[in-house]
Amino acid sequence: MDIFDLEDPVCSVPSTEDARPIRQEPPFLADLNPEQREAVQTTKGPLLVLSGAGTGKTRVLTTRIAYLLAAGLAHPWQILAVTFTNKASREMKERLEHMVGPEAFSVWLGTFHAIGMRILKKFTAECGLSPHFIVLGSDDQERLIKQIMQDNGIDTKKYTPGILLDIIQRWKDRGLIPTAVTDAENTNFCDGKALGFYQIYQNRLKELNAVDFGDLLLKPLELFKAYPDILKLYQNQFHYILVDEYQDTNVAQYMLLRLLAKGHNNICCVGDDDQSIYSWRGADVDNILNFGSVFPEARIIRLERNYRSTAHILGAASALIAHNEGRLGKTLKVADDINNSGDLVRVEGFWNGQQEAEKIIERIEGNQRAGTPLTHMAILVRASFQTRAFEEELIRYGIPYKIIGGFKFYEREEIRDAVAYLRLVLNTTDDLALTRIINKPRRGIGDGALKALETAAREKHLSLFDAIDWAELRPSVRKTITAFANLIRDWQEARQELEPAQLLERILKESGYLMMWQTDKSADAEGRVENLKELQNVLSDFDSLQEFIEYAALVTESDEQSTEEQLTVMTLHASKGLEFDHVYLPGWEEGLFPHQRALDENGHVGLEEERRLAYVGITRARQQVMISYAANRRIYGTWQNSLPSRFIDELPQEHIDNQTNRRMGWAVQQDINNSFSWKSHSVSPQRGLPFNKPGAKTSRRVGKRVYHEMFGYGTVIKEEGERLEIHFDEHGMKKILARFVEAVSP
DNA sequence: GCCGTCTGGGTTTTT
DNA sequence: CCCAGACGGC
Repeated sequence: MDIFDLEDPVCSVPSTEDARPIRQEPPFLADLNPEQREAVQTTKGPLLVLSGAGTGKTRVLTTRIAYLLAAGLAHPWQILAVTFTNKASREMKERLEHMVGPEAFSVWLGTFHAIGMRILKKFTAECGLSPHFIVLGSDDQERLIKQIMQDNGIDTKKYTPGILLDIIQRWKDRGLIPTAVTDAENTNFCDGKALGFYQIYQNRLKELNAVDFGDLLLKPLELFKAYPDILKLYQNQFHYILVDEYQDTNVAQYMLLRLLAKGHNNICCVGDDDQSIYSWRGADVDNILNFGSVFPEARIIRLERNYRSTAHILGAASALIAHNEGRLGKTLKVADDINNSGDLVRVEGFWNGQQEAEKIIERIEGNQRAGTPLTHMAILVRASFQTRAFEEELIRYGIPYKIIGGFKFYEREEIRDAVAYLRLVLNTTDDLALTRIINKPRRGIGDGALKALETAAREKHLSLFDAIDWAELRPSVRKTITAFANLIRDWQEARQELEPAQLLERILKESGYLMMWQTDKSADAEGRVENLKELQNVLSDFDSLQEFIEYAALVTESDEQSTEEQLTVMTLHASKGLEFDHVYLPGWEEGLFPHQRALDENGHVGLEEERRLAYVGITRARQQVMISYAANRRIYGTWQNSLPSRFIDELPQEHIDNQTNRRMGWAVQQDINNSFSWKSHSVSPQRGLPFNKPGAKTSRRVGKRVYHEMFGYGTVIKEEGERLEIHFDEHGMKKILARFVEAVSP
């Protein structure tokens, strides 16, 4: 939030003043290793710092900024430093403040989106917006898309709004406004209507005086295209540009950076191609892979000294990632001061997911008793459904835990609703806010009434709120709606004299919204009331409502950093950038990890991203890693059996300790390919059903009668790649790998 | 307009 | 299995 209240040097400071000579070497350089130091002191021209896991990338970035300031190479506001998460930018700001003092706050340091917002706010009119435009959250976006689809007679069950939203966002990620999308790039989604809907969506945003996250980057891009003189201002201002997590940038971000860097050409990007795990969100690894060709004069510095993990952990991780092609290549080395190669990476197979969870929690409890705090251990899963089994065990053992990766604070229903009330009070033309809460709590204003409002609004070109007076409404409905409108007006008046937090309190009370949850009997209602209280706390830090609304739109995480002693369970994706003494990596099975969908949809490229995810997981650990897999897993009610992940085969023997218990009925054996297979289950390939060729449209296996060693006879109902859904005569529906069953005559 | 029943679909999710 | 969203009866 703080970057918004700063005085904005663009247009006001003719920053031609430059470089005071450096006096003496600042003390903070002494702590760096030679490569880090080089990365900090190579200030001229484009620089790519390939920074492996645990090699001190954040330290390099912050020190570099401090160095630029201390050396007198730039004023704070001439430095632009971009990160991906609010957390990263907050941390960087704190560390920088620690090093250089309050000057830190004048550096342009923030997320891409916050920086985009800052530019947008400065040139609102040029971007085709009115002041106080809204930033849509993802739920707003989806509702809007859905509405557009329905208005155009699309069956939103057949074509889900989510997919269309995704398509549009991928276009935005690539810096494409609707007119820039060529027909060839249009998808066949909805008979090729996606592009048209994109245009309509943008029009609707404009009517609503709103932007979405993608627009926070797209609009500045368009602004710079249309107004070269404005671009010039920024180009002149930013003497130095620094980018964190460069492997995760999308094309729009790349284009923005490229434009801004044209002024002084001092751009320093820090990243690790091996940790690129967000391609499905539009991140483009090519940005980092092509850095050298885009900036031919670029220097590339590799940071390979790892200060985090033991030699075995690094050995296992490095060997695994070496299976990927198309890397820039870098080998992590144990930093000099760690001599001990540590424990081997433990690999263990279990009979089922429940046993896996039980054994892991047992170990964690043992570690805890031996003195490792829970906060230094983590369970990292591929898919969020996996957290469930662990949650049950953790409750059973009475171990405090937190699960990360659920809904973010500001994305929770009750928070979005409360914010919608505030938005509407701030600005009654915010139709999306109005439709969200007009019948929440239930006021008897349903679809019919809303339709009438919409009709009137469209005719008179008014907002829904202002259309109330014109809409054709039944008297009883008119009464309730008018009462609602009067409430809003009351709060608008109250806003003049109340602090934002007090205003929210009043709104929640008088609207009946708080009461709605207080009287709700469902299990999570209590938590929602708590969250609403927490929101009031957050709000008390703000002086103006406007400021808060902007903050809430860009910051999706809650700031609650509990220092409580608890175990973290989270997805691999969420773990990037973190580190723990002990890391548990369950669920390393074909189909789950690598995930079947990643393979089906993106083939080899998808597999490599999965492998990078595995690499991220292993490299989170300082001292111990345990990788596990289960032969059977209950997924959505049906039992599925699976093979150990190919990633396990890719781990080098000298770094792993396979603890799979051979005394259990299903002992593991090595087969010719040096891969594991389940002895009691394995069916020789020639007995298995034939595989469909990839891309084959129709299944040759659906409807066939099959035999399975455990479940007996059954019929194939559905085919998903290698996995068959089979209805067994005596055991019901199961999902089974094709190789475990044999075809029989009906 | 509300509320119950049914159906389908369920990777990952920095802003 | 478990949740969200659609649909139909009151």
